Formats: sequence, structure tokens, C-alpha cells
Amino acid sequence: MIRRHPLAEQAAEELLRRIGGGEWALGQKLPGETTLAAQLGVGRSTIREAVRELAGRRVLESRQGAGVFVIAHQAVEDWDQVLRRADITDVLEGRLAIETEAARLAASRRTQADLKSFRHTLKDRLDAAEKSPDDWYVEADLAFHRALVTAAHNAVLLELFDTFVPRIRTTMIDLLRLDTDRLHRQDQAAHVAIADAVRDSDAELAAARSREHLAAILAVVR
Amino acid sequence: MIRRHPLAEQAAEELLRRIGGGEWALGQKLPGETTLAAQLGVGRSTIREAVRELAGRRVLESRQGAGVFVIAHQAVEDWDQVLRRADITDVLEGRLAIETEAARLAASRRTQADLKSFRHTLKDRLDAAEKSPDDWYVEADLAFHRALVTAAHNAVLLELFDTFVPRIRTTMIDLLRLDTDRLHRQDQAAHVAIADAVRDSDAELAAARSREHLAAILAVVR
DNA sequence: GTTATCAGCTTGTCTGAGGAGTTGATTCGG
DNA sequence: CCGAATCAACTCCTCAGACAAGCTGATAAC
Repeated sequence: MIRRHPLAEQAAEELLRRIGGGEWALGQKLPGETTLAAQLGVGRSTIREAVRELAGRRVLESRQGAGVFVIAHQAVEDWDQVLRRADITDVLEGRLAIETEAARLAASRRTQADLKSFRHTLKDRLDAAEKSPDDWYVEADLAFHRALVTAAHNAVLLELFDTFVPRIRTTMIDLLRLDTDRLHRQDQAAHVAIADAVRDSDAELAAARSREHLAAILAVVR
Repeated sequence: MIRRHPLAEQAAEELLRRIGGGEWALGQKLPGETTLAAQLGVGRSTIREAVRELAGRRVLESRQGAGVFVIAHQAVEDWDQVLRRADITDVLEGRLAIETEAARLAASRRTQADLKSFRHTLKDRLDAAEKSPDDWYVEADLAFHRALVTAAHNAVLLELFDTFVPRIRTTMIDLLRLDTDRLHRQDQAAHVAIADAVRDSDAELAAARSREHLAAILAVVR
């Protein structure tokens, strides 16, 4: 038998499986360390580490003197992982939802600092499009989009965008490998157009232009 | 009443602080367990539990014989917690972004099963609006909205919606306490209207009606 | 120059001991 | 009979020591 995972991790997975299977109700106490150790055939410290791991994942909570309690039936969604596994089209549609709404809000909330940030990131993006390697260009592109979402002044939308970024980044780089220069330069105009609509406080136009731009990317992938 | 954190938790927080502070680069090895234990003035098993906790939070990774390595500079975003702390207006704007896009997509992707689900949840919602306590009504309302997002057939949007639900649920219940019956009955028409637009495959109308409905809720909060 | 070996590191696991906190039954006072 | 104080048994928490298992880089052998 090959053991690629340490015992403590295996024990954690076993416990998580049982918890998910409803063996213990929410808020209920698990058997004691010694009992669990005997049940799984491992030492006490191994069980303790397994419990610690699940505590880190916000599934268990241990209270000295009282016991170990279930506080969630499954691990919190690890969004990085969810996004890594999701279809890229689903991810891009999610991005489209977030960013078009952000563009709409930004049109009515953008500050002078936001507009300055647009000018900055747009210039960087243009420079990068002309003479930088793919990954730099993608970074510059994402910087502008992040500035746009920032201008919406909505913490939740910004956190969502940041969560999406890692997956989007790798996708964009992959896309550029295939389609060498079609996206690069003519895209700059689309980005400027979005920024202009936000500057002019035209919410509908900003949203429409964002949608159009992101739909174009989506079309390439599909 | 002050809650005394166990040493292992304190050690984990200290390590997380140092990692976030950039003391060790991504992928770099931490000092050995014995070294860390001496540094923090605790036993080796305490350090091990701290490392295990951070491993559960996907910040550290330990490889037998090699060492403990940094795989992220901060803990993954716990979205439940982010949403709990965020302004409710920000949360509702996020929901609006997700759901209007979902309505738009649903209009072109809805299946017969989705339409059946609409009829079901709308009926439940009507019943609950007439004669059920607040929390049941909220549950019925959310069930319809979830059916709508499900009909978009996009796993990311559905996960996002589910992430938002806990926070939205408590907010809705709070709202109903204040504003006893103004929202209840007249809202049913708005929900039916959304479902009809999706049934008729009118993407723009479905999105517009969703936006209008959710903006109304947002207006109450603001 | 390439491969084999191995000493010295690392983490993994178990055990025993004692400390600290919680809980529920028991006892005591009214 | 009821409420409060007591306390024993249970729980998790921490430490120390021992040994196993795995990795790494230096050294030796070819």
C-alpha cells in the first residue's frame, strides 16, 4: 500500500467525509481524541493535527475542556479552486456580469483620482501592447480593468474581480499564444471608449461598451 | 470576557503575520520545526499544529524530509466572512450584477425543466407570502431566485449566488420586520414578469426586469 | 564526467505525563 | 422542595523524548 498522504491528512479527509455524510449534526460534539484515535487506528497527536487542519478550514472548532464541535458541514468554498476547475466560458461570463455592472456604477461614482488612474493604466497598456512580452501586456490590461472596477467603489465587486484575476490571467496568456496580434492593438480603442463613457458619466454606454468588449473575448474562446 | 487562544492558534497567527509581511518568499522554505519552536518559545508539537492549521488554509505545505513551504502569502478569501462584513448595499449590488446577467443568459438557455421549476417556486412563493412567517417567505423567495440563476446554466454564477445567499437571507428577514407588507404581495407580479420574459426567451426584458426588481430592494436599504 | 553512497538534515508518528478548562452530578443551606 | 456551592470526571492543551521515513547535498567510486 502506497501512502502518498501523511496519516494526519488522511484522517482529516476521513473526518471531513463523515461530517459531510451527516454523521454529526451541526454544533454537535465529536468523540474525544483518544476515542477517535482508536477508531482510526492512529495516535492521538495525529488526530489532533487532523482536527487542527479542519479547524483551519473552518469546519471544526475545539474548545478546551469541552470537546471538538462541528461548525460547518463542508469546507468553505475555496474560490481559487472553484474557478480553476470551472469552464472558462462560465468564468468569463461571471467576469462579464461583474465588470459591466462595475462600469455602470463607476459612471456615477468615479472620482478625479479614478480618471487619472484610467489615463495611467491606458497609457501603460498601449506601451505594453506595442513592445512588451505577452505576460506584461496581460498585466497592463488587467490593471486597467481593475482600475475600472475600483472606480465603482464597491468592495464586494472589487474582491470578486480580484478573485477572478488569477484564472483570467492564465487564460489571456494562453489566448495570446494562439491569436498573435488580432486582439492587441485594435482593442486599445475599445478600452479608451469604456473609459470615456465612464468619464462622461454615461452609465448605459459604459455598461454596453464593457459588455461588448468582454463578449468579444468570450466569442474567441467559444 | 476575554477568550484565551490556545498557543497553537497564536503561533499560527504569528506565522501568518510574518508570511503576509513578506518574511519568506513564495515557495520558500520556513525554518525547521525545532528552530521555530525555539524562536516562539513553544514546543515542537505546538508548532506542528500551527503549521497544520495554515496548511488547512492553503498557506503552507509541508513535505516530509524537505521542509515547510509557503504556497500563498495570505489565507484564501473566506467569502462568507467577507460578505458578512461588507456593506449591505455593496452586497446587494453584487447580487444585482450576478442575477441580471443570469436572467439574460437564462432567457436563451432555459430548459423545460427550468420553466417547471419557475412555476413550482412561484406558487410556493405566493402561498408563503399569504400565510407563512417571514423566514419561510424569504426561503420561498430565494428558492425562486435560485431557480432563475440555475436556469442560466453557469456553474460560476450559481456558486456566486449561493455564496451570497446567507447574507441576503438575514437582510431580507430584517427588512420584512421594518416594512411589514409593502413588499410582499405586489412583488409577486414582478417575479412572474421575470419568469415570463425568460420563458419567452427575451433576454433584454428578463435582464431589465431583474434589474428593476433588485434595484427596488436596494432602494429600500439605502 | 557520471553514478552510487551516505551522513545529516527535515518532517511524520507515537507515547506518556501533567496542566487547564468544562460539565454535570452531588451535596449543602435555605 | 429549590437554588447554590462543591467537586470529580471528563475534555482539550502543551511539552518532551524517541524513533521512523524521506529528502538533499557532499563525497567517494567508477
